[in-house]
Amino acid sequence: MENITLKKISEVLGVSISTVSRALKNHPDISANTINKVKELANTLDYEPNANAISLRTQNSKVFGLMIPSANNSFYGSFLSSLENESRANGYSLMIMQSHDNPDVEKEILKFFRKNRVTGVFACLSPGTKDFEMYQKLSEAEIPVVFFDKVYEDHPYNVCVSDYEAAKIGADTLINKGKKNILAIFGNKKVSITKARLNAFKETIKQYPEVQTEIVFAENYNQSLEITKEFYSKNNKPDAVFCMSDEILTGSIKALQHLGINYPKETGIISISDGYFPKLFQPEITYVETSGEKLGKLAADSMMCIIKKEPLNKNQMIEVVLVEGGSI
Amino acid sequence: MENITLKKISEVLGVSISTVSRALKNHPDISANTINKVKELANTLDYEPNANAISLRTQNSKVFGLMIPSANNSFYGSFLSSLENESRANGYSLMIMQSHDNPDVEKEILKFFRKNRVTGVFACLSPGTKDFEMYQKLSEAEIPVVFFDKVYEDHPYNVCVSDYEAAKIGADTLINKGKKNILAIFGNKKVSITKARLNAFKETIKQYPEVQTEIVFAENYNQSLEITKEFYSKNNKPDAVFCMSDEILTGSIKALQHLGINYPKETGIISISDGYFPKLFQPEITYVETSGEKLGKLAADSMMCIIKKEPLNKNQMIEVVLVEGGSI
DNA sequence: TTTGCGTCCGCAAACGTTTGCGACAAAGTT
DNA sequence: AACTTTGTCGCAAACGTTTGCGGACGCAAA
Repeated sequence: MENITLKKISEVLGVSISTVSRALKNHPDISANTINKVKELANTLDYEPNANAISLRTQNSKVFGLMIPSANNSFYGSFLSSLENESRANGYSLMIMQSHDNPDVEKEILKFFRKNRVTGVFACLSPGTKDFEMYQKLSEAEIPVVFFDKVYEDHPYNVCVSDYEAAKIGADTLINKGKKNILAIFGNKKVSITKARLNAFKETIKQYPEVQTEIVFAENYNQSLEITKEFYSKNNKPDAVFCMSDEILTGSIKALQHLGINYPKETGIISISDGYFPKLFQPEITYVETSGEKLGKLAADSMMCIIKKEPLNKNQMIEVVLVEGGSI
Repeated sequence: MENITLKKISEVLGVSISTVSRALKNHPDISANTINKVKELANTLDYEPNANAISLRTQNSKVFGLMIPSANNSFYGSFLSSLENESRANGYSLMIMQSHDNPDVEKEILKFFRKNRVTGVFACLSPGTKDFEMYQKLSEAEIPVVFFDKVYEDHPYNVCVSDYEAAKIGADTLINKGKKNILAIFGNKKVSITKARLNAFKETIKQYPEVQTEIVFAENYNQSLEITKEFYSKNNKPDAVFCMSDEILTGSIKALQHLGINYPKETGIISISDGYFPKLFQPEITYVETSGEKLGKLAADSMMCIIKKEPLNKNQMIEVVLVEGGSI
């Protein structure tokens, strides 16, 4: 069966294409009688307007592009999930591509978004990206970009979790609980969230010279596991471990369990997380909550503001909150 | 800055639009000289063809629609991730919408895909869907549909994990290890994977009349947790628990940990999973692997076969394999 | 000189919409 | 009776491509 078009409907009814088009959107120029007839026929024929034709004609695609490192990740998964819900509620759909943290792929994706004339782009920077020319081209094409999570700090529209606050709360919590020998594990040094969290952690801890701290970096789950094993195999064991992310937390816990080190008795552990993983363990892990869901909603809201040309606070943050488990 | 079009390029070069169009695709009618000039200019002007216009003209959008219950889920996350990779490798992009297992939303989404004239649809059925009219309309519009995971059994193209095999292997494993009193927890009874796994489990266990089995259903993490607590608080404790999914596994483990019941010493535990969660625990959980990643690849391959009109085995399954942890 | 053929290119229609403008009749106003 | 107004509707251009067809030209063969 061929596709139903305005033309088909107009031929059946003996009216012009423009009349059909207007009738379907209740244009005041069209009589109630005609409107009814058109709508009825459109209904029985299951007419669906061709989105490509509309985009072409109106120069507005009603599609957002989302560039994400990987969808196979709990934080980005919840972000994406929430962003999709918000977008759909506003009549937009989502075109999703994964950069795998590869700047070359990133470039391809942005090209692709430009080619598809998306209405807006949500982007999370790859750690290695040095070349912002493509973003320049997007703005020349008047396609707004909202960065999320890993952001380009000079950019006008960024949304992220308050990384500074999160790490500060985490550090403060450990100190308030009397920890004196902290192992702090951070992720990839290049990305903005690591920088922010690391910075906050250092500044906070600096105020307590009596507290001994080891700061180390783990690129992934396995490295976190190994590092934790290493430090907890020493004589001078840490009395707490600070984990910057879920990936690091899960590696770290695995190491503790493997060594048979009991928390909270023998060591404390705290994490920055969206809360899914911390609740999986028993006792539950105390964590500073950074919600991918909230971030998705914020990103969508920001985008809608930009599109509607409403005023908007730049560099928006979502607030952060301590959730007590039993791990300290 | 306005968008660059074929027309602009043609005006600058003093040739016709069709010549530019052909030059850019190395059409033999165009001289090498002209081709070079056109390509050079297109390059410096950063020309990107308008995908909407192409779709409209060629009636081929190079976009797949993916309908998924939720992206915020480890199995679907890895499926989606893998599907996106495969699709992009084949020159297709992905439009993603979440049904939240709601048949009404499902209907809206399929309408939307039709409106956008996607080239193909990947669909995972909601448990409550009774009305397959929309799928009928898609096929009338000659839009191929590949069902995945939760499939419509009468449909020609389905890909899923071999649920029957998975549950059978799980049951066999427990029995081979000498378990005699098994608690088996399953998910929502309505969905196809539950039916298949349940069926396989029952048939397998039936062959061993000496084995005592309790089959129960849990809709979510919390119910799984409560049910496990309940059974392991009795006098006649199970000596193994069979978990149909990650959600059930994590709930169940939490309960065991909470009760201080040690595995594998005091009870065994096995799960069907993609392997991410089982490795988080110590000892690692023995599981039957059902890979969302492989399923994504299979779904993409099937779709490509359909589009290219190549022969294709209907109702494809991905094989399933036991991964030994230390939980039995 | 005519015919034929190959090379290179342009014309114009088509894909399915939206929308400014004008047409035309009926109704209302002087 | 001659006008303005109002209510309905159609014409045609435009969005940016792709593609069948035909035209102009040069050159070799008849």
